Amino acid sequence: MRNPLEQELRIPRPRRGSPAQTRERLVTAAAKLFNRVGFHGTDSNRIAQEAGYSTGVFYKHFADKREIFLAAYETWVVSEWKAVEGELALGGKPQATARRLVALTVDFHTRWRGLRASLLELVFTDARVKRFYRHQRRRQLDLMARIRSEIGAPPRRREDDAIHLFTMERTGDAIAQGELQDLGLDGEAVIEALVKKVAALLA
Amino acid sequence: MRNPLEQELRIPRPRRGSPAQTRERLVTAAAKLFNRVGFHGTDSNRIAQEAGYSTGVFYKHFADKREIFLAAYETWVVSEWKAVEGELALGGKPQATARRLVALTVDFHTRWRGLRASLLELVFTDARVKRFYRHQRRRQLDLMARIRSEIGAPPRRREDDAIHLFTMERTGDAIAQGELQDLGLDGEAVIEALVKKVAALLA
Amino acid sequence: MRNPLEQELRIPRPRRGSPAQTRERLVTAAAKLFNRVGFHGTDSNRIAQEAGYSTGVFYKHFADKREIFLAAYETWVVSEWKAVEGELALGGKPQATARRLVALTVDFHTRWRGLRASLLELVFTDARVKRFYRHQRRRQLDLMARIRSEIGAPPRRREDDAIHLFTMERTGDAIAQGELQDLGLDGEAVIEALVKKVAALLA
Amino acid sequence: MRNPLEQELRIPRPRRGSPAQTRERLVTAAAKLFNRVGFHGTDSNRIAQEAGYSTGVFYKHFADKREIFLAAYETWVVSEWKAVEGELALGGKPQATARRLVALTVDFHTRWRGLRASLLELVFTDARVKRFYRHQRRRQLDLMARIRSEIGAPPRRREDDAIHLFTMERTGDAIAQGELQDLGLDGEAVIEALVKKVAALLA
DNA sequence: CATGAATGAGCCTTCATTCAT
DNA sequence: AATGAATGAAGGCTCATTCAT
Repeated sequence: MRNPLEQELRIPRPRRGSPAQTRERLVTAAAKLFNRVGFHGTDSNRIAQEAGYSTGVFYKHFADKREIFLAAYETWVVSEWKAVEGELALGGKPQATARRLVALTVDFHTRWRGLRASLLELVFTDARVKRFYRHQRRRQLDLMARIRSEIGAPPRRREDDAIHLFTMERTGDAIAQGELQDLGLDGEAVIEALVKKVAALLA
Repeated sequence: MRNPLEQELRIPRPRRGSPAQTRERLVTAAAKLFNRVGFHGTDSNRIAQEAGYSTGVFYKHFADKREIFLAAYETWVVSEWKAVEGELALGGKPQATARRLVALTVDFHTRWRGLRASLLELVFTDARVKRFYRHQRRRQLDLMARIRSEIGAPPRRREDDAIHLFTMERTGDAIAQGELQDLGLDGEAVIEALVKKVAALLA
Repeated sequence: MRNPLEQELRIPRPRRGSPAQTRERLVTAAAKLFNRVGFHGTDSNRIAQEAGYSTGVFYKHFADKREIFLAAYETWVVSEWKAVEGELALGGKPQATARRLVALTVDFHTRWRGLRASLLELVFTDARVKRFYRHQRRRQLDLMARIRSEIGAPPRRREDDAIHLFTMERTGDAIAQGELQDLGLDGEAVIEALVKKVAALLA
Repeated sequence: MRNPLEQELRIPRPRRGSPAQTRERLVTAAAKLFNRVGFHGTDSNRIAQEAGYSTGVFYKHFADKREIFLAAYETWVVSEWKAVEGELALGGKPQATARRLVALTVDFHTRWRGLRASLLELVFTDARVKRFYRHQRRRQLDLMARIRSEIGAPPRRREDDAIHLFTMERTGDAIAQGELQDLGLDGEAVIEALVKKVAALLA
């Protein structure tokens, strides 16, 4: 509590609720902090505080900070998958679908930029995070193969799909982190290029 | 004093040497540790110890841990640039050059995998690291433009070059972190694909 | 919520009962835990859980953990006194009575070993526990004097009785804590020696 | 730091010294606190503070509170053994030696009363403490046997020696903890009785 | 009477950093 | 230039205790 005013301003939250609700609030607060100051800049007491609770609740729901990171990560992943599937379900021309998918990716990478910034280190450091991360990649690859078979597109090597995903991911981060802007590059042009790549896969 | 053995095993002290030498040893030790356990997993006392010095030396050469990270980062970057320029100077067919460049990238990403894993978070967290990182990207883009003009290749948008760099970087990390292996993908195939991409730029 | 299994295994709730019954169940649970992991190793939430109640019940019946310790201690003391009086009432030859008394002491010290292990520290730390402990000693000394007068044995100094009690107590603990066994001593021989001492007082 | 004045009054200690000196100061401070408020009443930051150091030093010398307890315990044991051997070396009539030994025991038990109060619980709780405690007992039994053989006294069962040690130990604690006084018993009479017991073993 | 979510003081521990020698 | 003991802020985590339902 660096700033004593902060305390006064904090919105008092209901002191009781279902464990699931509390857990969810904690995860939301954690995600917010991770996205603001990264994993290592976030402290567990602060997470509880930010969620409107006192210190102790945190450990009623999570064994440690890694665990809530994983939960926040999962929240993001689940919502992103849902959004992706929503876009795919909409159908339409490949070009339009691609544009929506890229916009969605950029949007998610932007909203989760802090958590994403910490992700690689945690994947490197923490076995559970790594496992989950790998699992997502597998799902992404599976989805790509499935879509292709559904639309009757010619098969493609999983290796090429992986490279595509790496490109999307890293470029999405670059946009989210303001790298293009810092380098005086045209964000729209980059997005257009991505859209073209994705559209090619959907044709 | 938990582990008395540690003391025995301690690297013999290279007491007294030129400041530059000391600094270099510290950076080498830091890089080694960063690459083994990441930035946050590295203890600054341990860096000095690993370099064969006592705790205090560290702060005679670096203001803080961030600064030595930056120095280690710079070491890597400088050596990578040197290597890249060496490869380019060799000339030869685009295909062969591309292959060597990709091999080099994979090699560097592998050797610096721990530092790289921490890099994104530090770019997000630390202004100095960010500035340096951006600077490197600019140099990379400049180099790409220069090469093209030297070999008389048609000009290309900087935005597309950026995407290319993102792809190379992220894929290099994936290989270095064992992601392809974990996913049962064929590393050689991925490398071939990268080689093709790079070769196309050199033609 | 670390271990979801724990919840499954939880003792079924004996909801609703007379206050006295609830209290008794709590004390029993507390005694069990104290004897397993000592006073400081016992979690007050756990006591209620072990008794089949929810956290809050505990503080409806006891002001704090010290108080339930005192209650458990009292339970033990009461039952031990009852047992001692039972043995004494049986009459019989001094030798036989002594043997039964020693067996009883060893038995009680064994069953209450964890609580006993914490007792000295609490006597040192907590005034209420100390007062109660002192009170028991006084009762023991009084009983010894009374028995002697009843059987017409020659009077004896209270100081010598006290030493006798210290010997019995500490030796009982040693047996209960497995000290004799750990030292390769013959437990039976020790018990015989105690029996002889007690018998001498009853003659 | 319950009492802010305490800080003002604290004697500033030299900020540097040999590790051995620091360690010793920490152990001394720990012993002091253990003896005042028991093991569980002592906090590790406070130990460092009491020794005139800051928080961190503690963990440079001890892995945790248990470890420094063991060290303090060892300090006591070593000094007590030295004192016992000193007394025995003095020779003299059994009666006089016994008197000095008993005085010494009472003195040590008094000075280490808080640590002793926590000892039983830690022996129950902590394997290392238990091992050390058992080791001391074995040494005591060995010493008793040795003395007897030296003075040509008739051999005696180790079991009986053990009971003697239990009596001495527990009675010593009772005196140290003020139990006799609280019960209105004559401390001198108790001491006389102990002296007689010890003298009998030395004859 | 019982529940169990929530509290929050406070202990334990780490580690980047300082500074007397 | 080097040493390494010492610092102390900062977090991590626990658990006795409270209280709204």
